[in-house]
Amino acid sequence: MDDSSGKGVKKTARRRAPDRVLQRDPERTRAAILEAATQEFAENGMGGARVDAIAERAGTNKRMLYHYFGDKEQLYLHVLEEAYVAIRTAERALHIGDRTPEEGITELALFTWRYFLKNPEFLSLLGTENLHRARWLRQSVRLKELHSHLIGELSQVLAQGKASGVFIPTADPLNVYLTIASLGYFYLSNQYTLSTIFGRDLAVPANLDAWERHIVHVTLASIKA
Amino acid sequence: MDDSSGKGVKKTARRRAPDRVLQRDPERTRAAILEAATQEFAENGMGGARVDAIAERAGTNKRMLYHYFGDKEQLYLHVLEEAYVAIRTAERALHIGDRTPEEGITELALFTWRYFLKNPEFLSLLGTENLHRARWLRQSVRLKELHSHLIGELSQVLAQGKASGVFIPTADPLNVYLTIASLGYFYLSNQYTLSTIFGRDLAVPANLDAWERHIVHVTLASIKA
DNA sequence: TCATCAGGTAACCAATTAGTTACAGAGGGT
DNA sequence: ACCCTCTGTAACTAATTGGTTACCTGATGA
Repeated sequence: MDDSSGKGVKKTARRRAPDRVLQRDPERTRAAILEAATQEFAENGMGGARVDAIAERAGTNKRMLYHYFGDKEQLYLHVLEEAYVAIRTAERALHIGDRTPEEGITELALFTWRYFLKNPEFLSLLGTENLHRARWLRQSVRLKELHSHLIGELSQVLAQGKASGVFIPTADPLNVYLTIASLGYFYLSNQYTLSTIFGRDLAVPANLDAWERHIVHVTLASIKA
Repeated sequence: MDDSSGKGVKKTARRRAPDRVLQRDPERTRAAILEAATQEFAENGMGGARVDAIAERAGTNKRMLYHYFGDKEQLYLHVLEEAYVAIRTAERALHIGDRTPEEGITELALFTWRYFLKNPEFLSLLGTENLHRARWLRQSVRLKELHSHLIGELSQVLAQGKASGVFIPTADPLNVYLTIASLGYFYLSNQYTLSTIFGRDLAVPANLDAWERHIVHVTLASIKA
């Protein structure tokens, strides 16, 4: 079971009537398992997720899960990889360098916050993977080749801002990226305990909007000359 | 099993020779279970933690765990409560209002960062509790009574800073607190995936020191007039 | 049409799991 | 010294778990 994903691709390459509904559809089954696994791992973590539960969520049985993905850990890794691929794909639509430096930073902050907001399972998977100290991420061959172009673009935006005197000379791309990610991640990933502790719902739209504006403000304030 | 903690207290109130080493020491056993549970839950989350593992880590057997804490969930809640009590206790030693407004904010930022750095299991427990949407925290009677005085003190510090024209009028205590916590929490809780993705060790002292300074800088920059 | 094989169901399995039961004995009070 | 209770060990239990085996059949190609 060294290339289960390759198998699925080969099957779909074969011709068949486009309007014919199959009783068997390996691609559909596989995708359903992957989607169900994403939810189950996101909700229960790696240790708490149950193979039976995933199979049931996917409307199939465990046998197919082992057939396509090998075992629980490989399935988890595949879910994690897909989550990273998804955000990298979304990042490619970003062009923060085509704006003024300030606008570029603002766009990055908004993109990151909104991506996190719209993909809570990504945050949850990050939490789980860090609980296990990036144990599976470090094994991923696939993700080794998958780089984010964002830090590079961010460097250019910051360089432009520094050249025009809008940003401070010490503004560092990694720090700016981590600052934005920190503000978005913490608020959303810890919203439940924070809402309980502070006795207010951090997830109501007004609070989310306010925090979005705050992220932009903090980020720009930290780098403006 | 509604007051297992009360039982332990009652036992220790009895007189006995202070230099006599007991074969049985309920207080010691109980504390060992609590410590072991903290580590096990912090490392594996609620779903992945194993009762047998906790008992073994504590150098006792499961029976004692159920004896003192009732069941796995009650033990977990107790661990969580103790974690919150610990940070609240540490906060009481803080007096951010006894300084200049800027110094007060700086002290809060440093305290929070250093506390998170020194108590990684607290971060991990927060992650786990949020994975389960504060399910147990919301049930805690004990934590309902335990308020943090920090937001109040922070309000006063900010008010002083505004009055003296050092801070902007829109500086909000909750936002300032969340900003500081965000920067500290994300960096530390996600250090494993971040270090893997960026190919550098975020946990080496030089990087930790740099991030500490960055937190102070970002926080102050976001509220300075 | 027939043969083959991958996709699929359902039963099975050994180990693990949270929790329970049976019993012993340390420690303290009378 | 005796008695009682709490603290503790170890065995037990029913259910669950990740994974495997046995067998069926839909889909496709010749």
